[in-house]
Amino acid sequence: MHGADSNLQVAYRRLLEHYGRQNWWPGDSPFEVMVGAVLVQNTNWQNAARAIETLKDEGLLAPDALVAAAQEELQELIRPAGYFRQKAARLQSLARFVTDNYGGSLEAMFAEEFTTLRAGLLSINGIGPETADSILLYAGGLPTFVIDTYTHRVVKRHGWAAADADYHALKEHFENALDRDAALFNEYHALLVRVGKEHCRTAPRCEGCPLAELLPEGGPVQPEN
DNA sequence: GACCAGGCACATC
DNA sequence: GATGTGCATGGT
Repeated sequence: MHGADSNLQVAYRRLLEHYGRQNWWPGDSPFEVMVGAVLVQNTNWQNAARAIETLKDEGLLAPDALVAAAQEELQELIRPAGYFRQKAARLQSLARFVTDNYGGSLEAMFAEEFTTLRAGLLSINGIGPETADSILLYAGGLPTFVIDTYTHRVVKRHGWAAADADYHALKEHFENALDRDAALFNEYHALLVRVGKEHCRTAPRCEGCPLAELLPEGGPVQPEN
């Protein structure tokens, strides 16, 4: 890293000091993390976790087993996670991607050239940029920054990026400001979700937020978000 | 009984 | 290219 610390570096230190490590997605296996990335789409983690437990009990947290499962039975097993018809299809598409292209080996998959693998994941129906990056980072340990709705809110409140910055722009923004370190990206994303949840939605004027001192003059840029 | 949650694809203008 | 809508459950 070079020069003065960016806002993003200062914000990270404050968040980590205030909240401590979030220990996101330890998971029993990389594939469990991948399944979780799909199940948690627009869904409370608690609900996704229930579905993961059921799949684990049924022995379906493996690419081969998931491919072989009947889709209607899979739907019922993951019902608590919501969007269960879509997600059952998405999980099987993801599992099929691993078995068809990498012989079911996640080790082989994550050894793939990064850009090729990311494009491959994005080509799967139901895997968008956030889910793809979550898989690469949290299951594969690869240094790619995950952007989610909370990140959008936090960044735009602080004026750290243009109001119309999209997923890719925000991802580049973080990656350019930070060391390319998967453990850092992992923790930072989790901390942004934490602070976004606890403040951006419920406190329009950023009361009590650990990042309040980093706000621009005049307060939050987009408090309505 | 609203409103929300760690998105994404597809239709329509 | 931007904007709108369906998908679905469980907690507050």
